[in-house]
Amino acid sequence: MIEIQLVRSKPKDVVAMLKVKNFEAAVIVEQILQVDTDRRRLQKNLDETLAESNHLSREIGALYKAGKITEADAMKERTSELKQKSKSLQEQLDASASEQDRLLVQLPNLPHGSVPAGKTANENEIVHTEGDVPVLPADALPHWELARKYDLIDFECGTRITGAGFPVYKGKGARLQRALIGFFLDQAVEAGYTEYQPPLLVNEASAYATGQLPDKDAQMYHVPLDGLYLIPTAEVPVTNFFRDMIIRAGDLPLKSTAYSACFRREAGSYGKEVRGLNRLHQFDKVEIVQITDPGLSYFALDEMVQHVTGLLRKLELPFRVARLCGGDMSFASALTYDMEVYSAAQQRWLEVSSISNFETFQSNRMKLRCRNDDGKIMLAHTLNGSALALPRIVAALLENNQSKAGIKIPEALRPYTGFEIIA
RNA sequence: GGAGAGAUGGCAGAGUGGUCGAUUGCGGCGGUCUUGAAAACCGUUGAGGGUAAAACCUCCGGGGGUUCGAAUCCCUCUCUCUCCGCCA
Repeated sequence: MIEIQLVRSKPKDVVAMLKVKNFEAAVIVEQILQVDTDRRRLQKNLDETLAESNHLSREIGALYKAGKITEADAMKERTSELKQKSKSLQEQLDASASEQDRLLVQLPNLPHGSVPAGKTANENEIVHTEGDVPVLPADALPHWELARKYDLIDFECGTRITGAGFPVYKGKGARLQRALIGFFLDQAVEAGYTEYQPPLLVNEASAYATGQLPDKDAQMYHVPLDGLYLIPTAEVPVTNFFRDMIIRAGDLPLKSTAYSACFRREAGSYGKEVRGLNRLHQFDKVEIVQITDPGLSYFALDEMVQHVTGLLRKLELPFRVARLCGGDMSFASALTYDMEVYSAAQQRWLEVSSISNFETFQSNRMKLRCRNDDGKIMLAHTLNGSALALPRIVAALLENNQSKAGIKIPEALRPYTGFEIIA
């Protein structure tokens, strides 16, 4: 949620910056300004009413003590008037405040100055490309066929017991999952992240704080009986660890990592985009999250990009880094880098990680603040990224490393898999 | 799932209807002393709204009620603890 102070002080800038995200904000901003003025007027009015009431109550108390009962009773009339008045004002104020909130949450986060204009992924800016794209023989197979050939993943079994998009990993396929999770977690811990194992279900307040609610509820699995949501990413529980906290600047940055299964309904997906491991309802991911001082978040973003770049390098996968254009960015992000791995058999780039700086957008909802050395309190910045999501990494490993002899496991992963080749 | 107890500032812990936004201790910060540190002593130290700054208002788990007035009384929800039951 954008800070109201910003909308109030620089409404024109807000509208202009949101244009980069192709969001037409003029009308909403105008409404917000109106409601904000209204709200403050009501607040002032209510405060004055309550102030008078408080004064009178004290006087009445003093009169009772002095035994002047008739005088005290006479004053009660005025206080009951004030009570009526403040009740009505309170109702109006509540309505006004929630209206302001309702409008404010509709505004996406402002994009960082470096975000390129654009509507679709085609306009993303490729900032780095690395590694050689392997040349595969004509009979190279896509990963879903390799998975069948080597008996690594049983898609049909998953479909039977749950539904499409819930694969069953088997044998060396299952072991490869476990190896990747262990490798990613170890790398993150080595880079200074604290490892967590979070709940896989969260309550409504948590989903709201990180921005999944109210606008993306159709993307989450919901357990209405208990009012819980299955997490679409570990970002949700992990960022919420710090909800409602004031953190000493000296303790920042807080670097957290967690492995979790992720659950996404992916309503509206179809076709070859969802073939095999390309898009699943349940998948595994290691997430990294940072809470930083507001002045240092872009430094942290670079550091996170470097971390993920290092992972891909160790896995010997050809990749590129894209700075997302305004139209391709998420609602909550101020700047996002996507990491894409080239899948040789599918001959296309697969997004394997998305690393974003949310600045104060999440922390404002969460009341996640920090106190600097002068004792001043301000909203912290939050960032997160995948490091990494497994399915497309597995897809790329299988496809890019296939040969007549089988599928070669990259050096860095062998201590985790215990085997060098899948044959 | 059943029975009972509880929820107060970063932490501990007073306060059971009237200047209580809250005694006190610890912790934090500043100072005195010291070559430096510790100890000791002195001072300071919750958050939000509002204002040019103040005044002022709100918050003692959440919501509602009683009262001129509630952290304090009543209702309700959530959570924690103890005992019983069940259990990976």
